[in-house]
Amino acid sequence: MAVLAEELIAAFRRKGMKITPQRQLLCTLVEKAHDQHEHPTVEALHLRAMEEMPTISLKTVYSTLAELAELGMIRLVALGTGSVRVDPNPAPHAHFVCRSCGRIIDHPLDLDDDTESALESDLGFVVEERDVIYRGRCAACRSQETGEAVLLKEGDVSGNSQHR
Amino acid sequence: MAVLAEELIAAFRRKGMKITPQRQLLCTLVEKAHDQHEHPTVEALHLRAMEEMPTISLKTVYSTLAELAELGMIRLVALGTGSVRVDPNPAPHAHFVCRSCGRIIDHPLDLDDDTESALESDLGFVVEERDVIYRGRCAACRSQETGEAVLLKEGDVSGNSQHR
DNA sequence: GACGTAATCTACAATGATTGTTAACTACTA
DNA sequence: TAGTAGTTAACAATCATTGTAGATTACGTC
Repeated sequence: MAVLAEELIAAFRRKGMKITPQRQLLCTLVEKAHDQHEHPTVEALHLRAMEEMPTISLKTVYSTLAELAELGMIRLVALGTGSVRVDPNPAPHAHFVCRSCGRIIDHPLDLDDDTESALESDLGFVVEERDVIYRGRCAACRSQETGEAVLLKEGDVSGNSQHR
Repeated sequence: MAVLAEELIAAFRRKGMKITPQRQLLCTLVEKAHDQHEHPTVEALHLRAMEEMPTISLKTVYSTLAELAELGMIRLVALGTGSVRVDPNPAPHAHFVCRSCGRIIDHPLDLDDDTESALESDLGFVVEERDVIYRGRCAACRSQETGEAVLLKEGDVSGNSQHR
């Protein structure tokens, strides 16, 4: 079996949690998502899981992913797409989200450390986690932009984006 | 009437939208939130609005705030606190969110422009909006170490009780 | 200043994502 | 192999938010 899935299962075992067939299956699905650089929704993973195990419930998928997130093996990120996304890569990174097609791309995180230092020294805040999300349009969607704009009512889009 | 509220109303008028008593009221409430550096939930603003206009519906508040956001006068930000927050300041800035008490603090945004340049040149993405959220613990909550919510000013629900 | 129309209003229902509950089941240890 | 803690699936409930429809209202036009 593959490497990442084994690590996830080992994390369960390390915490004394039981290695159920559902957890094993989800660990392999998380690994596949990782390999494909995907950020599937919980619902999407549930559908994939049901291909192998038709009776697995959505609730179990939610629970298991929440457990993996608590173990620090994945991240559950809210990217404004309506539902939480499973991010199989727990290392810090930024996300670009295309407003048109919903595509999500990881990107290295280049936050200025001064910001966090200032938060800690000036305000006493301890930063434990960062979410950096860029929203915009990917190349494919921008090339179709003119065609789509015709379909949109005037003023619908022009007013709600923040230009710089 | 105060300055910011007038600007918000002017923005409605500029778009040919009608100046209803509900919109006027909400504009003044947004101004107050701005003056207090608050990030109230829609629900919280609805409660405040009902103090002046008991029959105003939550739906109207949602709609009006969505309109103000489309006009670029406010931002509706999802900070992972369970519901959308009204950010009366549309200029780019980062948010610090305390995991314990839910307090939200604005902070200047120090993103490295190289990241966005790389996104645009390497991948063809055009960044239109950024969300930068720091999660952690504020000084008050860290000193308590109980993990429970602390009292917030004004006794409303704009900042607390949004645990997951 | 009144009118007509488009826009908005409220009340209510519906949605969609997520979480809680409970009884049945299962993996693991002894 | 049995006991038991922990997990599962079905179902209900919750929460924030959005959709619908008929009643009401603001505002440009006359």
